Amino acid sequence: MKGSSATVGQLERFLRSRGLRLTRCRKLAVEAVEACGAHFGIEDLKAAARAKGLRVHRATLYRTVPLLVEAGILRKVSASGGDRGEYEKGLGRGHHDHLLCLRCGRSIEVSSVAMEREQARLCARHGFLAVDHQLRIRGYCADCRSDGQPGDAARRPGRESAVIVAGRR
Amino acid sequence: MKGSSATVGQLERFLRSRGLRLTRCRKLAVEAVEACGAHFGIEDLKAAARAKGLRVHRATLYRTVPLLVEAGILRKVSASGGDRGEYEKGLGRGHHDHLLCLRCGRSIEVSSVAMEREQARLCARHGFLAVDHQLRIRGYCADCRSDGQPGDAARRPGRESAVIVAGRR
DNA sequence: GCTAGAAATGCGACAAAGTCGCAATTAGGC
DNA sequence: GCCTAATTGCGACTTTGTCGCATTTCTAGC
Repeated sequence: MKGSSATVGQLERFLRSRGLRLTRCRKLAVEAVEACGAHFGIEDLKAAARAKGLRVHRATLYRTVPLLVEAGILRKVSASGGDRGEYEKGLGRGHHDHLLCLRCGRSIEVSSVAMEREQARLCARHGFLAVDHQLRIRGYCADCRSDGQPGDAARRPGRESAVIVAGRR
Repeated sequence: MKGSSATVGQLERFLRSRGLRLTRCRKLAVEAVEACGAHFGIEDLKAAARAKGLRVHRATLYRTVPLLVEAGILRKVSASGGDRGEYEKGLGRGHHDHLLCLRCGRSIEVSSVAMEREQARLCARHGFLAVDHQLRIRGYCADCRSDGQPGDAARRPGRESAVIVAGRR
Protein backbone atom coordinates (compact mmCIF):
# COMPACT_ATOMS: atom_id res chain seq x y z
CA MET A 1 0.00 0.00 0.00
CA LYS A 2 1.34 3.34 -1.06
CA GLY A 3 -0.04 5.77 1.48
CA SER A 4 1.22 3.73 4.36
CA SER A 5 4.89 4.57 3.92
CA ALA A 6 4.10 8.27 4.04
CA THR A 7 2.10 7.63 7.16
CA VAL A 8 4.91 5.65 8.69
CA GLY A 9 7.13 8.64 8.02
CA GLN A 10 4.74 10.86 9.88
CA LEU A 11 4.64 8.46 12.77
CA GLU A 12 8.40 8.27 12.88
CA ARG A 13 8.72 12.03 13.03
CA PHE A 14 6.23 12.15 15.85
CA LEU A 15 7.92 9.39 17.78
CA ARG A 16 11.35 10.91 17.42
CA SER A 17 10.11 14.25 18.62
CA ARG A 18 9.03 12.45 21.76
CA GLY A 19 12.05 10.26 22.14
CA LEU A 20 10.01 7.16 21.39
CA ARG A 21 10.85 4.28 19.13
CA LEU A 22 9.55 3.21 15.80
CA THR A 23 8.99 -0.47 16.32
CA ARG A 24 7.77 -3.35 14.26
CA CYS A 25 4.49 -3.31 16.07
CA ARG A 26 3.89 0.37 15.49
CA LYS A 27 4.57 0.10 11.81
CA LEU A 28 2.25 -2.85 11.73
CA ALA A 29 -0.47 -0.79 13.36
CA VAL A 30 -0.18 1.83 10.66
CA GLU A 31 -0.47 -0.81 7.96
CA ALA A 32 -3.45 -2.33 9.68
CA VAL A 33 -5.11 1.05 9.67
CA GLU A 34 -4.65 1.28 5.93
CA ALA A 35 -6.20 -2.13 5.54
CA CYS A 36 -9.24 -1.18 7.57
CA GLY A 37 -12.31 0.57 6.34
CA ALA A 38 -13.29 4.08 7.22
CA HIS A 39 -14.35 3.36 10.77
CA PHE A 40 -12.84 0.69 12.88
CA GLY A 41 -12.21 -0.41 16.42
CA ILE A 42 -9.16 -1.85 18.03
CA GLU A 43 -10.30 -5.41 17.52
CA ASP A 44 -10.58 -4.64 13.82
CA LEU A 45 -6.95 -3.61 13.77
CA LYS A 46 -6.01 -6.80 15.48
CA ALA A 47 -7.93 -8.79 12.90
CA ALA A 48 -6.29 -6.87 10.06
CA ALA A 49 -2.89 -7.63 11.49
CA ARG A 50 -3.71 -11.29 11.87
CA ALA A 51 -4.94 -11.37 8.28
CA LYS A 52 -1.40 -10.49 7.29
CA GLY A 53 -0.15 -13.37 9.34
CA LEU A 54 1.25 -11.10 12.03
CA ARG A 55 0.09 -11.04 15.57
CA VAL A 56 -0.07 -8.26 18.06
CA HIS A 57 -1.46 -8.42 21.52
CA ARG A 58 -4.60 -6.51 22.31
CA ALA A 59 -2.93 -4.64 25.13
CA THR A 60 -0.21 -3.48 22.77
CA LEU A 61 -2.73 -2.05 20.38
CA TYR A 62 -4.53 -0.31 23.18
CA ARG A 63 -1.21 1.31 23.98
CA THR A 64 -0.30 2.05 20.39
CA VAL A 65 -3.51 3.55 19.12
CA PRO A 66 -3.44 6.59 21.41
CA LEU A 67 -0.02 7.35 19.99
CA LEU A 68 -1.38 7.25 16.47
CA VAL A 69 -4.07 9.64 17.57
CA GLU A 70 -1.54 12.00 19.05
CA ALA A 71 0.50 11.74 15.90
CA GLY A 72 -2.52 12.85 13.92
CA ILE A 73 -2.77 9.60 12.01
CA LEU A 74 -5.98 8.55 13.64
CA ARG A 75 -8.88 10.42 15.04
CA LYS A 76 -11.22 9.10 17.68
CA VAL A 77 -14.86 9.17 16.78
CA SER A 78 -18.05 7.62 17.95
CA ALA A 79 -19.66 7.63 14.58
CA SER A 80 -21.98 4.72 15.00
CA GLY A 81 -24.62 4.68 17.64
CA GLY A 82 -22.90 2.15 19.84
CA ASP A 83 -20.45 3.59 22.27
CA ARG A 84 -17.55 1.41 21.40
CA GLY A 85 -14.25 3.07 20.85
CA GLU A 86 -14.00 3.82 17.17
CA TYR A 87 -11.37 5.49 15.07
CA GLU A 88 -10.96 6.79 11.59
CA LYS A 89 -7.98 7.87 9.55
CA GLY A 90 -7.21 11.44 10.40
CA LEU A 91 -4.38 12.24 8.05
CA GLY A 92 -4.84 14.82 5.36
CA ARG A 93 -8.56 14.91 5.74
CA GLY A 94 -10.29 18.05 6.81
CA HIS A 95 -12.49 17.90 9.82
CA HIS A 96 -15.91 16.57 9.11
CA ASP A 97 -19.06 15.60 10.88
CA HIS A 98 -21.23 12.53 10.61
CA LEU A 99 -24.76 11.91 9.49
CA LEU A 100 -25.72 8.46 10.71
CA CYS A 101 -28.67 6.73 9.10
CA LEU A 102 -30.74 4.80 11.58
CA ARG A 103 -32.21 2.59 8.91
CA CYS A 104 -29.39 1.50 6.65
CA GLY A 105 -26.60 2.22 9.08
CA ARG A 106 -24.65 4.22 6.58
CA SER A 107 -22.43 6.96 7.88
CA ILE A 108 -22.13 10.04 5.72
CA GLU A 109 -19.26 12.40 6.26
CA VAL A 110 -20.04 16.02 5.74
CA SER A 111 -18.32 19.26 6.37
CA SER A 112 -19.61 22.74 6.61
CA VAL A 113 -17.61 25.86 6.92
CA ALA A 114 -20.55 27.73 8.35
CA MET A 115 -20.84 25.12 11.06
CA GLU A 116 -17.20 25.38 11.99
CA ARG A 117 -17.54 29.11 12.20
CA GLU A 118 -20.59 28.82 14.40
CA GLN A 119 -18.80 26.46 16.72
CA ALA A 120 -15.87 28.82 16.98
CA ARG A 121 -18.25 31.59 17.88
CA LEU A 122 -19.93 29.47 20.50
CA CYS A 123 -16.60 28.64 22.10
CA ALA A 124 -15.50 32.24 22.05
CA ARG A 125 -18.67 33.25 23.84
CA HIS A 126 -17.87 30.90 26.66
CA GLY A 127 -14.19 31.62 26.77
CA PHE A 128 -13.66 28.02 25.85
CA LEU A 129 -10.57 26.91 23.99
CA ALA A 130 -11.56 24.10 21.67
CA VAL A 131 -9.20 21.26 20.98
CA ASP A 132 -11.47 19.14 18.89
CA HIS A 133 -15.09 18.59 18.34
CA GLN A 134 -17.45 16.01 17.10
CA LEU A 135 -20.90 16.36 15.68
CA ARG A 136 -23.12 13.39 15.05
CA ILE A 137 -26.56 13.75 13.59
CA ARG A 138 -28.73 10.66 13.62
CA GLY A 139 -31.73 10.29 11.37
CA TYR A 140 -32.63 8.97 7.95
CA CYS A 141 -30.67 9.41 4.78
CA ALA A 142 -32.23 10.56 1.54
CA ASP A 143 -32.70 7.04 0.23
CA CYS A 144 -34.17 5.57 3.33
CA ARG A 145 -36.54 8.50 3.65
CA SER A 146 -37.83 8.13 0.16
CA ASP A 147 -38.47 4.52 0.96
CA GLY A 148 -36.13 3.37 -1.77
CA GLN A 149 -33.92 0.43 -0.99
CA PRO A 150 -31.13 1.48 1.24
CA GLY A 151 -27.99 1.49 -0.81
CA ASP A 152 -29.23 3.55 -3.71
CA ALA A 153 -27.20 6.48 -2.61
CA ALA A 154 -23.97 4.72 -3.32
CA ARG A 155 -24.77 4.77 -6.98
CA ARG A 156 -25.58 8.43 -7.13
CA PRO A 157 -22.97 11.05 -7.79
CA GLY A 158 -21.65 12.47 -4.58
CA ARG A 159 -22.80 15.91 -3.64
CA GLU A 160 -20.58 18.55 -2.19
CA SER A 161 -18.33 17.23 0.45
CA ALA A 162 -20.34 14.21 1.43
CA VAL A 163 -18.63 10.86 1.55
CA ILE A 164 -20.37 7.67 2.39
CA VAL A 165 -18.00 5.81 4.51
CA ALA A 166 -19.68 2.82 5.94
CA GLY A 167 -22.55 0.45 5.64
CA ARG A 168 -24.04 -1.46 8.50
CA ARG A 169 -21.42 -3.27 10.42
CA MET B 1 -40.07 14.44 44.63
CA LYS B 2 -42.44 16.49 42.61
CA GLY B 3 -41.25 16.19 39.04
CA SER B 4 -41.17 12.46 39.16
CA SER B 5 -44.93 11.89 39.22
CA ALA B 6 -45.32 13.98 36.08
CA THR B 7 -42.60 11.93 34.50
CA VAL B 8 -44.23 8.71 35.56
CA GLY B 9 -47.36 9.95 33.85
CA GLN B 10 -45.45 10.51 30.68
CA LEU B 11 -43.96 7.07 30.90
CA GLU B 12 -47.35 5.52 31.50
CA ARG B 13 -48.78 7.20 28.43
CA PHE B 14 -45.91 5.96 26.36
CA LEU B 15 -46.18 2.43 27.67
CA ARG B 16 -49.91 2.25 27.12
CA SER B 17 -49.53 3.43 23.57
CA ARG B 18 -47.28 0.46 23.06
CA GLY B 19 -49.28 -2.05 25.01
CA LEU B 20 -46.59 -2.31 27.65
CA ARG B 21 -46.98 -2.35 31.39
CA LEU B 22 -46.18 0.19 34.01
CA THR B 23 -44.34 -1.89 36.55
CA ARG B 24 -42.78 -1.29 39.91
CA CYS B 25 -39.36 -1.48 38.36
CA ARG B 26 -40.09 1.05 35.65
CA LYS B 27 -41.47 3.54 38.13
CA LEU B 28 -38.41 2.96 40.23
CA ALA B 29 -36.20 3.70 37.26
CA VAL B 30 -37.87 7.05 36.78
CA GLU B 31 -37.37 7.93 40.42
CA ALA B 32 -33.78 6.89 40.24
CA VAL B 33 -33.31 9.22 37.30
CA GLU B 34 -34.63 12.09 39.38
CA ALA B 35 -32.21 11.22 42.11
CA CYS B 36 -29.25 11.22 39.76
CA GLY B 37 -27.24 14.16 38.66
CA ALA B 38 -27.15 15.62 35.22
CA HIS B 39 -25.21 12.85 33.59
CA PHE B 40 -25.31 9.28 34.70
CA GLY B 41 -24.80 5.75 33.59
CA ILE B 42 -26.81 2.65 34.22
CA GLU B 43 -24.78 1.64 37.22
CA ASP B 44 -25.56 5.04 38.72
CA LEU B 45 -29.24 4.31 38.40
CA LYS B 46 -28.75 1.00 40.10
CA ALA B 47 -26.91 2.70 42.93
CA ALA B 48 -29.65 5.32 43.26
CA ALA B 49 -32.23 2.58 43.50
CA ARG B 50 -30.24 0.74 46.10
CA ALA B 51 -29.90 3.93 48.10
CA LYS B 52 -33.65 3.88 48.43
CA GLY B 53 -33.45 0.34 49.71
CA LEU B 54 -34.84 -1.10 46.52
CA ARG B 55 -33.01 -3.41 44.24
CA VAL B 56 -33.17 -3.88 40.53
CA HIS B 57 -31.05 -6.15 38.47
CA ARG B 58 -28.57 -4.67 36.05
CA ALA B 59 -30.08 -6.55 33.13
CA THR B 60 -33.47 -5.10 33.94
CA LEU B 61 -32.15 -1.59 33.84
CA TYR B 62 -30.42 -2.27 30.57
CA ARG B 63 -33.84 -3.26 29.26
CA THR B 64 -35.69 -0.38 30.89
CA VAL B 65 -33.49 2.53 30.00
CA PRO B 66 -34.00 2.27 26.23
CA LEU B 67 -37.71 2.53 26.92
CA LEU B 68 -37.18 5.72 28.88
CA VAL B 69 -35.20 7.05 25.97
CA GLU B 70 -37.97 6.20 23.56
CA ALA B 71 -40.46 7.79 25.88
CA GLY B 72 -38.46 10.99 25.75
CA ILE B 73 -37.62 10.89 29.44
CA LEU B 74 -33.96 10.25 28.89
CA ARG B 75 -31.56 11.17 26.20
CA LYS B 76 -28.45 9.27 25.38
CA VAL B 77 -25.28 11.30 25.35
CA SER B 78 -21.61 10.70 25.44
CA ALA B 79 -20.77 13.87 27.22
CA SER B 80 -17.63 12.81 28.94
CA GLY B 81 -14.63 11.69 27.04
CA GLY B 82 -14.97 8.02 27.89
CA ASP B 83 -17.26 6.10 25.66
CA ARG B 84 -19.37 4.58 28.33
CA GLY B 85 -23.09 4.74 27.91
CA GLU B 86 -24.30 7.92 29.50
CA TYR B 87 -27.69 9.48 29.79
CA GLU B 88 -29.24 12.73 30.83
CA LYS B 89 -32.78 13.81 31.56
CA GLY B 90 -34.42 14.68 28.30
CA LEU B 91 -37.76 15.97 29.44
CA GLY B 92 -38.63 19.58 29.06
CA ARG B 93 -35.12 20.67 28.34
CA GLY B 94 -34.24 22.23 25.07
CA HIS B 95 -31.58 20.58 23.06
CA HIS B 96 -28.11 21.56 24.04
CA ASP B 97 -24.54 20.72 23.24
CA HIS B 98 -21.58 20.02 25.45
CA LEU B 99 -18.28 21.70 26.05
CA LEU B 100 -16.07 19.25 27.85
CA CYS B 101 -13.04 20.55 29.70
CA LEU B 102 -10.06 18.27 29.38
CA ARG B 103 -8.42 19.66 32.47
CA CYS B 104 -11.09 19.90 35.14
CA GLY B 105 -13.49 17.44 33.56
CA ARG B 106 -16.39 19.82 33.81
CA SER B 107 -19.12 19.53 31.25
CA ILE B 108 -20.78 22.76 30.20
CA GLU B 109 -24.12 22.65 28.50
CA VAL B 110 -24.65 25.27 25.88
CA SER B 111 -27.18 25.94 23.24
CA SER B 112 -27.08 28.06 20.19
CA VAL B 113 -29.91 28.85 17.88
CA ALA B 114 -27.52 29.69 15.09
CA MET B 115 -25.96 26.29 15.46
CA GLU B 116 -29.27 24.51 15.29
CA ARG B 117 -30.12 26.44 12.20
CA GLU B 118 -26.83 25.57 10.60
CA GLN B 119 -27.35 21.91 11.34
CA ALA B 120 -30.80 22.01 9.83
CA ARG B 121 -29.36 23.57 6.73
CA LEU B 122 -26.68 20.92 6.53
CA CYS B 123 -29.24 18.15 6.77
CA ALA B 124 -31.46 19.75 4.19
CA ARG B 125 -28.56 19.94 1.79
CA HIS B 126 -28.06 16.21 2.03
CA GLY B 127 -31.72 15.31 2.03
CA PHE B 128 -31.17 13.94 5.49
CA LEU B 129 -33.98 13.78 8.01
CA ALA B 130 -32.51 14.41 11.43
CA VAL B 131 -33.90 12.67 14.47
CA ASP B 132 -31.41 13.89 16.98
CA HIS B 133 -27.92 15.20 17.11
CA GLN B 134 -25.10 15.55 19.46
CA LEU B 135 -22.24 17.98 19.47
CA ARG B 136 -19.33 17.62 21.79
CA ILE B 137 -16.50 20.08 21.85
CA ARG B 138 -13.47 19.14 23.88
CA GLY B 139 -10.96 21.67 25.06
CA TYR B 140 -10.27 23.93 28.01
CA CYS B 141 -12.77 26.01 29.88
CA ALA B 142 -12.26 29.65 30.70
CA ASP B 143 -10.93 28.92 34.18
CA CYS B 144 -8.54 26.24 33.21
CA ARG B 145 -7.23 28.33 30.36
CA SER B 146 -6.52 31.29 32.52
CA ASP B 147 -4.60 28.99 34.79
CA GLY B 148 -6.89 29.70 37.68
CA GLN B 149 -7.81 26.81 39.88
CA PRO B 150 -10.35 24.64 38.20
CA GLY B 151 -13.61 25.12 39.92
CA ASP B 152 -13.68 28.88 39.86
CA ALA B 153 -16.35 28.91 37.25
CA ALA B 154 -18.84 27.38 39.60
CA ARG B 155 -18.76 30.52 41.66
CA ARG B 156 -19.24 32.88 38.80
CA PRO B 157 -22.65 33.89 37.56
CA GLY B 158 -23.73 31.77 34.65
CA ARG B 159 -23.60 33.37 31.26
CA GLU B 160 -26.25 32.95 28.62
CA SER B 161 -27.52 29.44 28.38
CA ALA B 162 -24.53 27.72 29.80
CA VAL B 163 -25.04 25.27 32.61
CA ILE B 164 -22.25 23.49 34.30
CA VAL B 165 -23.46 20.05 34.88
CA ALA B 166 -20.65 17.94 36.09
CA GLY B 167 -17.28 17.93 37.66
CA ARG B 168 -14.78 15.21 37.21
CA ARG B 169 -16.32 11.85 37.86
C1' DG C 1 29.88 -5.91 16.48
C1' DC C 2 28.95 -5.87 21.51
C1' DT C 3 26.87 -4.29 25.63
C1' DA C 4 23.96 -1.84 28.85
C1' DG C 5 19.87 0.37 29.81
C1' DA C 6 15.57 1.95 28.54
C1' DA C 7 11.53 1.22 25.98
C1' DA C 8 8.20 -1.78 24.09
C1' DT C 9 5.87 -6.15 23.86
C1' DG C 10 3.35 -10.30 25.20
C1' DC C 11 0.99 -12.45 28.58
C1' DG C 12 -2.52 -13.38 31.66
C1' DA C 13 -5.43 -11.82 35.12
C1' DC C 14 -8.66 -8.60 36.07
C1' DA C 15 -12.59 -5.01 36.00
C1' DA C 16 -16.35 -2.87 33.84
C1' DA C 17 -20.00 -2.77 30.51
C1' DG C 18 -23.40 -5.03 28.26
C1' DT C 19 -26.24 -9.21 26.47
C1' DC C 20 -28.93 -13.46 26.62
C1' DG C 21 -31.95 -17.42 27.81
C1' DC C 22 -34.71 -19.24 31.17
C1' DA C 23 -37.50 -19.99 35.24
C1' DA C 24 -40.23 -17.42 38.55
C1' DT C 25 -43.09 -13.49 39.32
C1' DT C 26 -46.45 -9.91 38.43
C1' DA C 27 -49.54 -6.53 36.06
C1' DG C 28 -53.85 -5.79 34.46
C1' DG C 29 -57.91 -7.16 31.62
C1' DC C 30 -61.62 -10.10 32.32
C1' DG D 1 -59.81 -13.61 42.03
C1' DC D 2 -58.06 -15.80 37.75
C1' DC D 3 -55.45 -16.20 33.70
C1' DT D 4 -51.98 -15.14 30.46
C1' DA D 5 -48.55 -12.57 28.53
C1' DA D 6 -45.19 -9.34 29.91
C1' DT D 7 -41.61 -8.51 33.03
C1' DT D 8 -38.13 -9.52 36.28
C1' DG D 9 -34.16 -11.64 38.53
C1' DC D 10 -30.57 -14.52 37.99
C1' DG D 11 -26.36 -16.08 36.43
C1' DA D 12 -23.43 -17.17 32.90
C1' DC D 13 -21.23 -15.22 29.19
C1' DT D 14 -19.05 -11.84 25.78
C1' DT D 15 -16.80 -7.68 24.75
C1' DT D 16 -13.99 -3.83 25.83
C1' DG D 17 -10.44 -1.93 28.17
C1' DT D 18 -6.62 -1.79 31.92
C1' DC D 19 -2.63 -3.25 34.67
C1' DG D 20 1.72 -5.31 36.45
C1' DC D 21 5.41 -7.98 35.37
C1' DA D 22 8.72 -10.86 32.93
C1' DT D 23 10.79 -11.02 28.45
C1' DT D 24 12.25 -9.09 24.24
C1' DT D 25 14.01 -5.53 21.30
C1' DC D 26 15.69 -0.95 20.17
C1' DT D 27 19.33 2.49 20.33
C1' DA D 28 23.28 4.75 21.74
C1' DG D 29 27.83 4.44 23.18
C1' DC D 30 31.83 2.02 22.96
